Amino acid sequence: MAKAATVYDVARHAGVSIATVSMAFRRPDRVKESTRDLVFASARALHYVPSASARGLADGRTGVLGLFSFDYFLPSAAPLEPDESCRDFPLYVDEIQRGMELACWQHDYALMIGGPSRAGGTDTVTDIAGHVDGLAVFPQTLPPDALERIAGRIPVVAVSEPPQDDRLSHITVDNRGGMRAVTEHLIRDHARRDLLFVGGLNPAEGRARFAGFRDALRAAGLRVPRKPLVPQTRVTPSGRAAVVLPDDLPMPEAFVCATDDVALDILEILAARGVRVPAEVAVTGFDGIVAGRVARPTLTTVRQPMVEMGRLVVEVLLRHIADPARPPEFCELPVQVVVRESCGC
Amino acid sequence: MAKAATVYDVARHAGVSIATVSMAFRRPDRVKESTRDLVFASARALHYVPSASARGLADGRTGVLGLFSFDYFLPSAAPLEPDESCRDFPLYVDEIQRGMELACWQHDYALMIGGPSRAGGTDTVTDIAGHVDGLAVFPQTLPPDALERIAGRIPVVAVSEPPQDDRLSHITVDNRGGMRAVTEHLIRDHARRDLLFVGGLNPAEGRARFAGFRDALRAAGLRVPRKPLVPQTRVTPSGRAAVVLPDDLPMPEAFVCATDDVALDILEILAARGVRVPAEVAVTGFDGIVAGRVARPTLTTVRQPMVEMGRLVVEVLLRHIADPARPPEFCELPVQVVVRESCGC
DNA sequence: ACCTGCAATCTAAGCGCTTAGATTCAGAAG
DNA sequence: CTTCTGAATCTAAGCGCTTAGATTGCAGGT
Repeated sequence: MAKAATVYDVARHAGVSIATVSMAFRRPDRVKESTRDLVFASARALHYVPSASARGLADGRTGVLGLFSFDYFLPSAAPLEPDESCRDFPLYVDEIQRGMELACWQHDYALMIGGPSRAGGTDTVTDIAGHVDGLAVFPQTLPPDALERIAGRIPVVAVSEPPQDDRLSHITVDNRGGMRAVTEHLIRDHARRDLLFVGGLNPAEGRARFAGFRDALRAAGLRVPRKPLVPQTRVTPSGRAAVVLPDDLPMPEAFVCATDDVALDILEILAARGVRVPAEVAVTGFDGIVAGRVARPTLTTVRQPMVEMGRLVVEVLLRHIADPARPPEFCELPVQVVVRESCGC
Repeated sequence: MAKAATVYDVARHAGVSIATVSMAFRRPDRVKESTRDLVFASARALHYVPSASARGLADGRTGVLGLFSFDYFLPSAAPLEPDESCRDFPLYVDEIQRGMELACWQHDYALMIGGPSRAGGTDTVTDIAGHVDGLAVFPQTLPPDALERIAGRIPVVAVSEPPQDDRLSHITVDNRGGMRAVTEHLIRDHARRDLLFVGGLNPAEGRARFAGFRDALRAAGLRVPRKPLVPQTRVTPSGRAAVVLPDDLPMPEAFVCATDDVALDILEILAARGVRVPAEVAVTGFDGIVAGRVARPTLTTVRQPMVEMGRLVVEVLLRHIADPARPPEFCELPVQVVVRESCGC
């Protein structure tokens, strides 16, 4: 690998100044055609690849958007591989990421993704932030002051519920309405009355979903619980935190779960205990991750428009890059109940 | 968004030189503890986020690896969303990407992904190449001279079969052996004798798989076809190219497909024609993509260790970054037959 | 009191680009 | 002829870091 060619090399080879080389690439219209061809030919001959670092430094933008993804696995996790169940791979974040990819390409941006370094080295978020023109984050996992700091330099949008921190833009979905809708489906179309909500109230998504659950019960004139069942967790061999259910838990008519992840864990537990779903008990989730389509029975859930969310994240970022003075935005997208097998349909 | 703070600002605020600021971050051990704390405090106070461009320029590395992903969709494609079948999202590339992500994080690198710009603007690969210390590509989609050029500046590994272009490292799988194995399963365990191989010979993967198919037939003493059935394609509304089968195609006992994608298309066609799988005809794929687990019947296939491949890609890149003189590597990973419903099991 | 050695810090020279503004030059206008 | 104009190109000043090598100051040795 010979020393990489620079503008200087190309300029010398083409017999022009470095300014002309740069111009030939960035504003081809400002350079006479014959000169331009000459420059391109030299560039090709020298295997010239412009340094994005130099460019970024010189003109203050990088043409890259960032996504700080979180890590669902414990550092010690086994090298996951043959995962028939899709519990490990295309997760919520991955689908959002997909949306961001599509939108980035459309706008001629690249996407940079980082996650908490396993090596435990330096401050990864800041590192990424230094590389990009705008950053998307899933905030639960980040010290708020880091976000604060970064938001002072580039636009940041958080994919999460309520904007406690108002310097950031937020993208979220109608958690409350969605949960109310599935719950009503269970009550109305499957005549379930003894419903158990499973899942924590944290992060804020959980609280909103529980509220939706209660809305539905209240509207149906059923007894409205004060609290959800917040399950214990254990760590699976693949490093995921999986829900466990008390052995003596009285069976409800339906488990209404705060997330698909919880629902799928419960499906597994029930299968292990020989409880038939949906015959004996219904189960519903929230999110619409791929694993819900692979599970048996397939999981009835509330689908977030994840690709769309990713796309929106990018658009919001680009707007703020174009006009840094723009106030933070807050978007709530609609969700959709997806009826599959686990509810009894 | 106030003007972003730089080393100079931090240095002034802390009453030290910029060298000390830089040192405090990069080689904390070389700076007295009290000074370091002072610097960190100032950095925090000023919302300092170091510019990765400046850093990259100064020390010639960026701490980022790149993946040039291809775009499976036509530019005009509808904004894909509610995709119950997983035919659009977690694709082959996405799983490899996942492996790269994990490995990158483990090594304190970030991952940058780019794809052909929809805007049709500048040369995206080169753009990405300029940003990263090493690049992974799926070559079919790239002009070889672009690769050549980039490989002259940074290490490049191609996720693909045979190294015609020996300046690049290659990662691939045992395409021939894997295809032979499923084919033998069909012959041995399901007594199928009239097998039809569907899929093109291009890229090289296809050729190797067809060869494996023929190996199996030959070994079983069956008639060995000279050519595969190379199907026509049509474009789905979501922008994918889908296989079509001639109306008058005589039904074989099994469709042995070069890829899961082809197999899933065929599954769909057969369902539409009322042909029962696997009762009337068996179908197998190759790759092990998620959609194969979601399809009904579930698809018997040959699984590539995609996450592992992604991981390996990263490791090869890092080796070449550490020692640019290292000759290109060529790795072939084993595959695994995954028996599901579509073969008759 | 002076020198040595070492740790802590600083000075200054890039890294490879972009771009404002200066320069050059050919042709048009006077 | 001279002057003016605008296109094409060039000169040079950064952009915000890293780092080799110079400088400083202080503890210890003589």
